[in-house]
Amino acid sequence: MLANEQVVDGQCERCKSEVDQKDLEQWFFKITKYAQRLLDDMELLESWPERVKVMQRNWIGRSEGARIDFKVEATGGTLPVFTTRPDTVFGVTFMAIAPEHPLIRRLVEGKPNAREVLDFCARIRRQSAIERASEESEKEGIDTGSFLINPVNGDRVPLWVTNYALMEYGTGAVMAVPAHDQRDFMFARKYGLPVKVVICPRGGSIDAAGMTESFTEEGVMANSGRFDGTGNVEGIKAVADWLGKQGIGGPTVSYKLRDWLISRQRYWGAPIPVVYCESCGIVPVPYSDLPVMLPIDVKFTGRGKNPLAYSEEFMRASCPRCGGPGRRETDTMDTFVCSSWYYLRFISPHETRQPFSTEDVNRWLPVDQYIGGVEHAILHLMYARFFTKALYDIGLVGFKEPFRNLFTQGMITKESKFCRNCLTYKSPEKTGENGECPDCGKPTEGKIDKMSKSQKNVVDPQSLIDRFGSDTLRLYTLFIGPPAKDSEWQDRAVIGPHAFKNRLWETAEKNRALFNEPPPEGPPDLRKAYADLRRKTHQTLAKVTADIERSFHFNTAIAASMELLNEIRGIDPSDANAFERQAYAESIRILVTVLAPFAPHVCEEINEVFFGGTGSIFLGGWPSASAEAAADEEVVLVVQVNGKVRARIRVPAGLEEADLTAKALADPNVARHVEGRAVARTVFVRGKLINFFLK
RNA sequence: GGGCGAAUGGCGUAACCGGCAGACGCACAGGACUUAAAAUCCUGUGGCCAGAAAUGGCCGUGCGGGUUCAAGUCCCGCUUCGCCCA
Repeated sequence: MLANEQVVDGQCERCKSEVDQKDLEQWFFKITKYAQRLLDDMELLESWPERVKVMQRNWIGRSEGARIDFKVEATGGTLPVFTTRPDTVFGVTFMAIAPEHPLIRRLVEGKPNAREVLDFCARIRRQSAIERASEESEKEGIDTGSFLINPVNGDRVPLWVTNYALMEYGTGAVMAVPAHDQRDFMFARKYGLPVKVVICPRGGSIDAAGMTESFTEEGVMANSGRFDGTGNVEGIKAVADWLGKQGIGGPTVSYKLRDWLISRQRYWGAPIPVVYCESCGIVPVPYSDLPVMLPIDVKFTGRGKNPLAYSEEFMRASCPRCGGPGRRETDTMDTFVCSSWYYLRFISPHETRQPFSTEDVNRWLPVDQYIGGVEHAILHLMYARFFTKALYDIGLVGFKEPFRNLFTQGMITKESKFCRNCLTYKSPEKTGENGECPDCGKPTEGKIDKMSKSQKNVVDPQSLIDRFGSDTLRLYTLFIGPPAKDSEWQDRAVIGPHAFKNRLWETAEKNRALFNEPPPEGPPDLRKAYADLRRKTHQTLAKVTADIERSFHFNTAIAASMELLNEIRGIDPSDANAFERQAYAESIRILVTVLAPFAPHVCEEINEVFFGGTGSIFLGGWPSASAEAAADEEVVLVVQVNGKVRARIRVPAGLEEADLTAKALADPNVARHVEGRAVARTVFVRGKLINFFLK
């Protein structure tokens, strides 16, 4: 039993045995019933990345169109089809049906071509869906010999089995209009089927015989009875409505979303709580017996059925309804089922009589800030939304969406080495100086890719923790780049944040005597270096706070902290007065406090050992930045002449244009470039720039 | 084929509202300390040109156009890569 993605070219990706498709009886969740609500409630998702919403929208794949009931000539029954182009229904020249469609067997049974048709179906079913649906790939088909009647005009059209009709899409059968659909057109040309034009360009006409590709642009309906002359865009709705009135179909919304197949033939997963009874059939396990636990006495043989089937303890069950002998369902649930509601269970982990407490869950949830990788954009995040809605409908939770805000972090990537000769990935650490393969000595191909075991480019955090400690690991992973984007891991760069951490400790240790001095009295007296340090400290505090709260830009928060430490270490406080020592100590305190989230161990330790803190540093509160303390007294003004930077001058903050013009023109390099020419225009940007435009 | 996103030094990246491109870190080079090495510390580090030097000039954010006094940032057209969907 394989998942779709384990099938490559119709074969098992591991053992290369031929893969066959069989119809199985399995369990589904009816997520399709929630398709529209999953779309509509995206409004409630306050700050979800737009691309995640787009992915979900595409996945749900709502399309508006029409159902049209074709008549099956042989049986007198109907074959409904879904189309987004009801305006072309008069141009149907054949019908394409998916090889999985149950109607095929009934139609060909006992016919001379039965064997041939069914063999074809079996062969196509081994192709992948992508292969089959792609516009470029080869179209294949076989005539069933049966006919359908087009209900709008009575046309008798042949029914073909084709590889491009998908059972998962619409009803598993599509009306083929070669004149106005490229896939139908390619198919019709290949098998010599007729082409009937029913949409013409405005004021023009098309000769079916001379067409080299389908006509899919806008136009006017033709050969379409009462609709002749109608614009085809209006025609889509007009025909759909008319079909409804005639009782042969009508407007329909179709979704690409399929029901969620939850059955897995594996041990790990929640058991499906169902008992099969000889006389009562399928009976759900009663509430009082839940949850059904996985058995412990299992053997993993790797062959045959799910290991659960061999556990006597598990299999033996009496029918909850009649008490007679029964057997349990041996399929287990997709693990996505569990991840769809874990956040509810986390709120009440100790509940034994129910999965979670509605009261507690309603108090704490929905989750304010959810964080995960984009790889969960569709499956996990949509399943969890679906679960929440289903639970909302039965009154177990009081909210419709589980995660109010979503932040999707990027992946950590790293170089991987692939050896073309051995056809396997090699650990980059084991390849030679110039990337030679450790096994065959040939050069390997390097590529930056997401860390994965299969590409042998994962980094074990434990080995780094052993060498540098977890604070270093934490600092480095947060420093590596903005978390919303992918970032590349470089082993050698770990040393930077590590040295920073050590300098932080050393700085606190060296100045330990300063932290417990009583605050001096009288008017503050700070020399420039200390006044600058105080300003820098409050600027850093403001930046770190904003980076964390506003944008999750931990990398720049850490960079700003590094800058501050560099500045602190640039000052030697041995000759400082009491006020200066106070300011110096305060800078270190603030630095250690804002770094605590990024390097908790070392900061806790500094707080306790050097600051004399009695409780956790995290209980001391977050310092608040003083705008007054952070305000610049001096700014660097960029002086441009004709848009080119000619000088940078330090000026007191808040000066007006008139004062600054004189100062700027007095700069020797500026004067040189102005050189007696007249200033025609001046552009002034307060606190930043002045630009002289010469005549 | 469609949708979304990205592209900045040798490397990871920064520049928040259009206003000093390259903060912070790695790597590298020179120096200090050391018996030596590691560690640590100091200095330098986009390219080209002029100069003994201080310094000055020109070029530079994937490519080609545009808007603007001013573009990594905005607009139009491309290229390459990544993700998702076909």
